[in-house]
Amino acid sequence: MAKTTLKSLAAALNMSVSTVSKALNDSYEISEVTKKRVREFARELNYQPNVLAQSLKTGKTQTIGIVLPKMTSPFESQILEGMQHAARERNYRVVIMVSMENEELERSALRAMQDKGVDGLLFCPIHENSNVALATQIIANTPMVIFDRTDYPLETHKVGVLNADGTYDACQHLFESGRRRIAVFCGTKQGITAKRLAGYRHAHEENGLAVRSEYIVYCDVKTIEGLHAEMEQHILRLRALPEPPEAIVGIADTITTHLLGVMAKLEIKVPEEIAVIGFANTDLALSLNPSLSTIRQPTKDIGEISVNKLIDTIDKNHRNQIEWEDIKLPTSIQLRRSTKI
Amino acid sequence: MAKTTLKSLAAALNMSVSTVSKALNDSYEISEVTKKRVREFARELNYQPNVLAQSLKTGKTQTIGIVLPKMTSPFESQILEGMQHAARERNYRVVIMVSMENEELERSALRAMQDKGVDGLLFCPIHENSNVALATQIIANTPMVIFDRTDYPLETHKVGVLNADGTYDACQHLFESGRRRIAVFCGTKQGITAKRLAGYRHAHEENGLAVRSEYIVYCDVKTIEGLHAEMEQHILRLRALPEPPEAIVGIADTITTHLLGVMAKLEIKVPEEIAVIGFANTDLALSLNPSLSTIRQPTKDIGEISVNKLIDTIDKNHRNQIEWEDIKLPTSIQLRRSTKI
DNA sequence: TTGAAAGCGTTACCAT
DNA sequence: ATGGTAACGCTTTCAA
Repeated sequence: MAKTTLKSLAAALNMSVSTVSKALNDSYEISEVTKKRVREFARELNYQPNVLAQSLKTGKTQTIGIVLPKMTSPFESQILEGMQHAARERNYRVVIMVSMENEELERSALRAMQDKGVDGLLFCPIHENSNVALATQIIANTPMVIFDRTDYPLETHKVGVLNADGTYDACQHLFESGRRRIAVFCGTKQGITAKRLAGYRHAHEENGLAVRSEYIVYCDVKTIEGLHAEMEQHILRLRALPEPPEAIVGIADTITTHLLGVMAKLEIKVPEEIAVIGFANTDLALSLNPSLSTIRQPTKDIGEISVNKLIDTIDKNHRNQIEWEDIKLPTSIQLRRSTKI
Repeated sequence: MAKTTLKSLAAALNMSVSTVSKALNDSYEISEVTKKRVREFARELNYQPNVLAQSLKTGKTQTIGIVLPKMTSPFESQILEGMQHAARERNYRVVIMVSMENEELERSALRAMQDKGVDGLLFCPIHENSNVALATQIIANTPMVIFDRTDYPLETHKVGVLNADGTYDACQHLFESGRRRIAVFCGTKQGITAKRLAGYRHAHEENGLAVRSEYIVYCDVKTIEGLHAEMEQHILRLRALPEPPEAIVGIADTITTHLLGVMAKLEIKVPEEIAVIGFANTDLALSLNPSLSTIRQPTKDIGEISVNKLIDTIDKNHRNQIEWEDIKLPTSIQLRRSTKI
């Protein structure tokens, strides 16, 4: 059987296409009886409006595009689930594209989204300077919300977390547990890293402690093997210092979780010899050995709020001047064995 | 400035719309000079074809829908990355919807995909009986490939792994390491679970060992807390047996990885007291303590092959009788500390 | 080699 | 209250 369209419905019902269309859209111009007849017949034939045609006509696609650097860690999965949930709730669907932390791929993803005619874009840039020109061009026509990596030079809604607070709280906890010498392991030098480091500094200041530059470590997160090797070296170096650190703060999920593995390999006792805490949203925190103290980000909220802010902007038609919000959600700290006294 | 369309291009170039369209599509009917002129002008104005209109016309969307139960573990992320990569390669984009292991949500996701007019569907059903009728109806018009949970009553391409072999290899390794009493921890009773158990049985048979029903354990994976509690109980029960197991095989990612945490909590030494191995694609295998021996699935291949089989089917227009393949990729075993002798 | 026109399935304006 | 018609942006016959 052929596909059920407005046309075929109209023919079968012996009405005009426009009447059927209006009836299905519950227009005030159509009588209740007609509406009922049409609706019943339509569902009988299992009529499904062609969304493509609708979109072509209305210029709306009911689709939100998501462009993000990766989706390999629970952090991203959780955000994406939050987004899908919220989008579904408001009758939008989502299209996801991963930039793989690659500026070229990011550009092509943004372009694709643009071409495809999404109604709005949720964008987590790979860093604060990547594809700014393109994004600026896109936002002229398409609402965008920046999430997670919010230090991006675009005037629009942004949804992230209080990064500095996360690290501050972690350090504060370590200080309270009597540890004073805290190293910090960072990934790529990005805006977010800087923010989190600021919290580290702030906590030190408040406690009248100097920040030692030799305690601030940068690692390349490209491959797991490389990361392990680098972290191992750094740890050995730190341990050889006259005043070795008593704790390490991990500044990103991958770093924090893998830190434990390296410590295990080096047979350094956590938390007895060195305590470990850091940003991490992994479900495995409880299952690691020792169980991992973490700074947890409200991923689900990040996702949901991003979506809602975006759809709000879309609905406001993107013209009326909007007060752009730079939303910073609080992180929470989960204490487990890896920082026990 | 208004949007650049074929029409506006044509007007500016003083040609007809069809000429411009053909030129851009590199039609043999158009002279090289014209083509060149059109192409150059188009890129100058940054012309982007309206994919919606194209799709409406051609009935193709260049979009693949993916419906899967969850995307919280690395296993799924890796598959999805493989799919995106392969799709991109063949000029398709992907739309992802998560069924959250919920039959109702799965139905609505499938419906949404159907309405949205995807060219094909990659489907990982939540279990072997879920939404079979709907899927059967959809596949009448839309090519589908079943991945991962391939024990699904639909005649089409399927891409999964040699589940039995994975467990078989793991048991074999344990036997070779001198361990004879092996427990197995399963999640939901599904087709896949059964397959993997078959490998467990097979290995026992081959080694002339009886399978003890008290060694086969089922856990509910709904929540992490619940899982931990259940696993803890089972482990305590097993340890109290006159002949407690010397090893445990985990039959799914979540189970295997969290097993380590429970063992740690119970202060059972792995691998000295009990060895642990199981299906798991986590990147953290190396970072767990002890590092985890795993049965790894070729997730990237699953993703890529699924996409390619699907697009092949789409291209063949779905009519010409196709030999459906039931592809089973081999798993690989990674030995680490958790099964050391 | 080029162009006119129909049509994909909708919606929305304007008549009736 | 209902229907005719144009239009969204494109592809594709068919004619010139």
